[in-house]
Amino acid sequence: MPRPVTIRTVAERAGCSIATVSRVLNGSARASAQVEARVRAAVAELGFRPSEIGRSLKTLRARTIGVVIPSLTNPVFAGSVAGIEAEARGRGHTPLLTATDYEPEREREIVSALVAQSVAGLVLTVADPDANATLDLLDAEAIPYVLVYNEPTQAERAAVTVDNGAASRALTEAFLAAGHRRVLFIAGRFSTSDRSRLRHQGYLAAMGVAGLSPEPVLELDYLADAAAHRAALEGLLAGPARPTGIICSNDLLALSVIAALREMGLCVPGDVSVAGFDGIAIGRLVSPALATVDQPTRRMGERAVERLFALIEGQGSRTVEHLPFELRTGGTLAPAPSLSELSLSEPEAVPAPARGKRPAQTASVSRPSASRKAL
Amino acid sequence: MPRPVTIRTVAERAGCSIATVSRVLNGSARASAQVEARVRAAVAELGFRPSEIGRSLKTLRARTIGVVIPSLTNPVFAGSVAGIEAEARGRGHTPLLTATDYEPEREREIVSALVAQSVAGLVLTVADPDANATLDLLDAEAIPYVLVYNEPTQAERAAVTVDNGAASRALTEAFLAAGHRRVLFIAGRFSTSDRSRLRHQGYLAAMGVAGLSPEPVLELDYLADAAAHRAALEGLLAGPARPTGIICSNDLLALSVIAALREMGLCVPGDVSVAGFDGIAIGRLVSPALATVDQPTRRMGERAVERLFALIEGQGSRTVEHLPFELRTGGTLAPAPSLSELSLSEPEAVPAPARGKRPAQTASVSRPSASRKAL
DNA sequence: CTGTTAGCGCATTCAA
DNA sequence: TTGAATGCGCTAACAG
Repeated sequence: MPRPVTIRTVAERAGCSIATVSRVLNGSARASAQVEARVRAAVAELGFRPSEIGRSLKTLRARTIGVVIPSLTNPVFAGSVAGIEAEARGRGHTPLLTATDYEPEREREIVSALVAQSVAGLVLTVADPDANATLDLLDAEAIPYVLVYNEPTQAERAAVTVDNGAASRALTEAFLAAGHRRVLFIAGRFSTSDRSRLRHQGYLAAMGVAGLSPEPVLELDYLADAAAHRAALEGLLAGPARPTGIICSNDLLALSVIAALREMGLCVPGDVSVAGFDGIAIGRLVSPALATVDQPTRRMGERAVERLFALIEGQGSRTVEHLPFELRTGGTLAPAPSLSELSLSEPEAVPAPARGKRPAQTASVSRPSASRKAL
Repeated sequence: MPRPVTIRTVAERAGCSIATVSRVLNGSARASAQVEARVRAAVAELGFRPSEIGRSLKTLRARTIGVVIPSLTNPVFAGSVAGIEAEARGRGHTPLLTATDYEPEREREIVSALVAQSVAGLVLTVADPDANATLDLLDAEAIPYVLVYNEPTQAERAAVTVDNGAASRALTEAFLAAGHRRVLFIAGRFSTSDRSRLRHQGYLAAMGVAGLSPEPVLELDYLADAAAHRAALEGLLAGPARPTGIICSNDLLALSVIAALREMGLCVPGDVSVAGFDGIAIGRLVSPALATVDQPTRRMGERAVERLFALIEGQGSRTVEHLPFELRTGGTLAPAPSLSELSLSEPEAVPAPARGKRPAQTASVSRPSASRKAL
């Protein structure tokens, strides 16, 4: 077991003091070319890497940033984490990542643990960005942080997100433009997702403007399995006045709802159009492609870290920053059944109820999806 | 800006020495009930959390463990990370997570950075677990680590995985049992995935035992888009002797291949059966459900941390541990076209080529998938 | 049972 | 330009 290599080992080898080694490595002051060369040689020979612990103890701040997200299982968060990590490492900081599993009490625990690690700052997605004891704690301790995905409306907090209300309105309007009148909104748990609440509000607003009465919201846990979702949906989709469109507050929920609908013998989008929210990559791989609101997740993560470092340097602002979203329609969002029978140029072989299918032909609002043959 | 609360602040408030505070907090020795109560009161009032940095400097080891995976975008890794995190936190350790994006040189960089953080140990998934300079470095520095997903065959290294060869053989045999004779294997890059190599070998073995000649392997990057996959597939699926079955070395690749096949006008599984590998949750949400090999990802992560702590305590073994996998057939893995026309009880309305469709009816080898209606 | 003290690895201040 | 010395917060060895 070799004796560990410290700055002292390097100093001995280079024949100078530890102060000189430190200066050379940090560039905090110049050393003579002679000495500098000897130090660098010694560092290389010994494979020396300064201990972050020692450095941190001196600085009283570690070169790490805490990253707190609800879950890694939802790829939407993986997207922002990738951006966060790249940006943090680019600045010589190591991300400390943790998932809360949507449990608010874990939020507190975890943040507390990260504070004990003396992180330089945090990037987090929390259950409630307005009334939140954990964030109040960070404010009290003057530890900088930036929210991602969250969109605080009351409290003054730094955040990077998309305009969830506007995006949801736009998505709802796409349903209405496709002839849908009975549009159901299925939301993830409001208590653990402000996005879910805001997106529902956007839906309500769009329905109101169109003079339509919104359906009662259905709150579901997106992590539950399709069977649970099917049970919840069965009553709502029975009658003749059933919805022809369903907007889900996130993509994973939408995929699960689509699976449930198909198990119930309904065709998507033939009988019911469905859209999600988030723009996860897998949505593009299913057929037909999942209609959704695409968020620049990686960029959001990068931007959050940029702003975090601004805050650390005392220059940032505690405002909500909206990045542009993009509507991805077509695919699982098709014209409403009654309309489509009139307007579609391609004749339908199968009439309507169970087995109908139809290629995605809706005009795409922004990026036109490649026309693809149905299954 | 309040003066930071250190162990000294607590000691003053409690009217004792800092050593006593330390003892009370760590339970390393008993204090009188009197003093202990005063200390705890002071800690609570001041909201004191001992600095991990100070503790680490003393111990020369941080209570953190490094976690290195290829990518967070593939949910299969998210699964193990969830298990790793839960188990690590349960032992008072914070995970430091990092993705290498499948770049071997980043592996080295990142591990080096984690070593500088004085992590207690590492859990990692690398490109090549046999010839790997990064792992040699860890061995040299006597830093304990456990591999996940990787399955080293030459080097003696601690690993938690499934038996990739056996699983792939079993999956291939399921294709053969369903009447497929021309089965294509599409692999992720061999250079960055030993799983991909081992799974391909399992396929070769099963084909050999059955006396069938394997198709030339097609190596694809699962992160590329469906268009690229389509271009690569087009030639192979043109002729009349085209494969009726495709095994992909991971689920994400399989989903992308399925999307490409459908764009080419082929029906899955009507014309071509497809299976993946990994068992990601989304595979169950698409319809028909993705046939795959289910790995206990979360458990693999947990187990890796258990073994890591055994190593840290000097008790672990550097062996490969196989956890049980589970075949999930049916769904996108159906009887081969020629056979099915004879054996399927349900009459087929559409003959064969483009628009054929067929409910999943294959007997499930292990867990029977719920019978679901086709689109 | 409790207090005093040394020292972990490093950056930094003060002298030289 | 360089070196000696200090101290960051904490644990542990030792003394009482």
